[in-house]
Amino acid sequence: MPLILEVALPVPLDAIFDYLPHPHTAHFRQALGCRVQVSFGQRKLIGVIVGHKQASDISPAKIKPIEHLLDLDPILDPGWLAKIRWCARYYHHPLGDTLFSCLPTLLKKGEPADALQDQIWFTTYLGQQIEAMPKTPAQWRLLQMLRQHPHGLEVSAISAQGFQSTQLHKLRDKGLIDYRQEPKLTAQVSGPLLAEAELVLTPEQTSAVQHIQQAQGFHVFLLEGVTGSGKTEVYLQALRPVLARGQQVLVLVPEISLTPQTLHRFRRRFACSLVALHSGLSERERLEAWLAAKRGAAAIVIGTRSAVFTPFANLGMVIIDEEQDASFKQMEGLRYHARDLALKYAQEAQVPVILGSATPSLESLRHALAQHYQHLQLTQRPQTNKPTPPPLQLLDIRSLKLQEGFSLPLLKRLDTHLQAGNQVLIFINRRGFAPALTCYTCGWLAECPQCDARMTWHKEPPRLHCHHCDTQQAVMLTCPHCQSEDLHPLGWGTQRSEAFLQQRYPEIPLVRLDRDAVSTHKRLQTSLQQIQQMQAGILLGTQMLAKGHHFPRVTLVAVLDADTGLYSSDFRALEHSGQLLTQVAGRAGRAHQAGEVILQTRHPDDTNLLELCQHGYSYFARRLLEEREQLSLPPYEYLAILHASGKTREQVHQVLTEMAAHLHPYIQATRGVEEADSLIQAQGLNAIGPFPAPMERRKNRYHMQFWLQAAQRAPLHETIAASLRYLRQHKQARTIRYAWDIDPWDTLG
DNA sequence: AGCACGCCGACT
DNA sequence: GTCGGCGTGCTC
Ligand SMILES: [Zn+2]
Ligand SMILES: [Zn+2]
Repeated sequence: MPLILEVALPVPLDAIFDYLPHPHTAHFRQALGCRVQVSFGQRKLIGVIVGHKQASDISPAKIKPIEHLLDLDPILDPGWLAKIRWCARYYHHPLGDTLFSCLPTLLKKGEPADALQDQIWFTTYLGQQIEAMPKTPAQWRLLQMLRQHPHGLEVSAISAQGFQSTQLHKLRDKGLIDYRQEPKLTAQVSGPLLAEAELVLTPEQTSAVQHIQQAQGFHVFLLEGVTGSGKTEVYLQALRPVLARGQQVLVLVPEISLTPQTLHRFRRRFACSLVALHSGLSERERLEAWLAAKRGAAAIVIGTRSAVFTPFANLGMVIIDEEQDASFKQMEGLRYHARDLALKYAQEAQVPVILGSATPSLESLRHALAQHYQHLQLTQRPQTNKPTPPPLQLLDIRSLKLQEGFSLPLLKRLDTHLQAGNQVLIFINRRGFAPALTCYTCGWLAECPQCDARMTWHKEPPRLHCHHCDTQQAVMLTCPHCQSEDLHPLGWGTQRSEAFLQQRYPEIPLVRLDRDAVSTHKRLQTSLQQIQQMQAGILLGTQMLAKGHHFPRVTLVAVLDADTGLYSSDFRALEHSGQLLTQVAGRAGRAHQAGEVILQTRHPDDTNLLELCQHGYSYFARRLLEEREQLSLPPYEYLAILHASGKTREQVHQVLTEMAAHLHPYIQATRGVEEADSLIQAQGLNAIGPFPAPMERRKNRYHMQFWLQAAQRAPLHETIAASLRYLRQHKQARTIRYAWDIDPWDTLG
């Protein structure tokens, strides 16, 4: 009986490839989930066996045999494989490429899937009984030490005591001691699970913990609580019984909050093994963590977006902190959303999920309001924490003179807070010195030669820098257009405000936090420590200030320009802007002192801004939901965006236009047309475009978009699949790059 | 994606 | 003459 193996390969082709079993390996039935080396065209590739069948659809002459079987035991179990299959289908991404983008790099390269082993030395029966024997004093001391460790001792601990491996082997030759091999990371921790006492909870926290602990099977909780309301303590107490049952917990956190402090919070509480998957890990450490989770040796796995692909032996709960955070959505390649995948996986594993947020996404809020999720709200802050955040005050700067972006009333408030020995936090949404460089004589603006964008002016090092393609130029001294020397910065960036504030407050320490200032993790940690030690001080920065870190001495929060995002073409801009402003505002206030939040604006009458300031995020978000429903936008309807780019605008336009025409039968019955003779028509599918993307030219490529909007998932996915079938057989489509973004986070792509 | 093959322009 | 540009075809 001819048996054909189906192999997934790391190629962007929507196909699985058939191979014959290894000539000398009879164990092919167990090979599902094992890696193989195969010849593919002219190259050698590592693949994964994802299935088998009796016969192939292609000519037997073309089928090659597998060259090597790399794993004796599968590295992927059928459950994990099923998840990857679902993910590939949902995001319309090739299975092979999906599977490989989820694996640790060392496994992709074909390294053995073996955990690092420890030698554990222990005394034999003879070694325990023996009383005295002529041997060197060192060997005697070594034997005595091992006798005190009935479960054995790692070789690293033994050599740390100054013993040599020859001494170990001498004793072993005498039959007094022996060793066994064990993976380095183990779950076994002796003693009680709780390593520290649990904090006293507020009534709201208590109720939240009880609800979560009582959950049976798949159940989603939206834990909504302002900054400092104690969400983390709820996570910790909710997951304790899960660990006590011997199950594992997955904790997903935004990129910026995976800090030593966050990890410490978990490590300090539980005497159990915890692995953190962060960008600082070496490939070996990443593989060790992955394997530890897979064999159940990691009780808690904390990680960022990609940690959602960690395999678990016995998953018991999933926690997603700051579930609205942008970093959970991958924006290139496999454009997955870690929160959405985690929800899907938890449903499969029948385990509860906690979505935590101070500013929930409209997606999650909608599910909570529709009772799909259980809404748990924390409105009080525990006494030890800051008081409830102060209201947001709008400061109308239309008629005010600005000094480097600061109005006089704002500067006066800065003076007051700094004189009182407090810290102030200033939020500016642009890094660099100024977002543009302009000529006062002729109006020329420094633009990127490769993009439809202005060059950002940086002072240190002095350079013009495009934030979209990384092009850098020296700062010119004369205008290239009119030779005038009248060149000036336009707008304010963090470096410009830094210079201004240092000059205005020379005595007061200032820390700038943005991508340029904290390019490494170390520098960020140093800056944060500096802030902890300051009395009066100025914190200045971008988004980074809004997330994660706590600044206990800040009493004034100022937003230099609250208007970005109010009039953006992106339909999610308002939601994100409201979340960001609320998060920044949450940094204000000390333990026994209410804070102050000031937003400079040129639109003090803007309804959205007023609602956010007067009624808070919860109310604001509910209003946005109503708007989205009226406009049939997510989360009420589903959206997918096809991003395409090419060397010329015409190329891209032509291919997309032809594709749109081809999709016409799927779409023709757009809203309002009464021709319900097919499922698609009955369910309404809207096509928009093709049209030039915002910032059409990027890195010298022309970008266009094509949108599909639908009330139901099924027809949307059917049409996307049809579009890909069409593009794959289209000759000229090969000259352009294209990719669908399912459930896009923003419309820029 | 990668890699080969094939067909034209412009160089040591 | 050949080096190298990229259009086209293919990968079990
Ligand atoms: Zn000029
Ligand atoms: Zn650019």
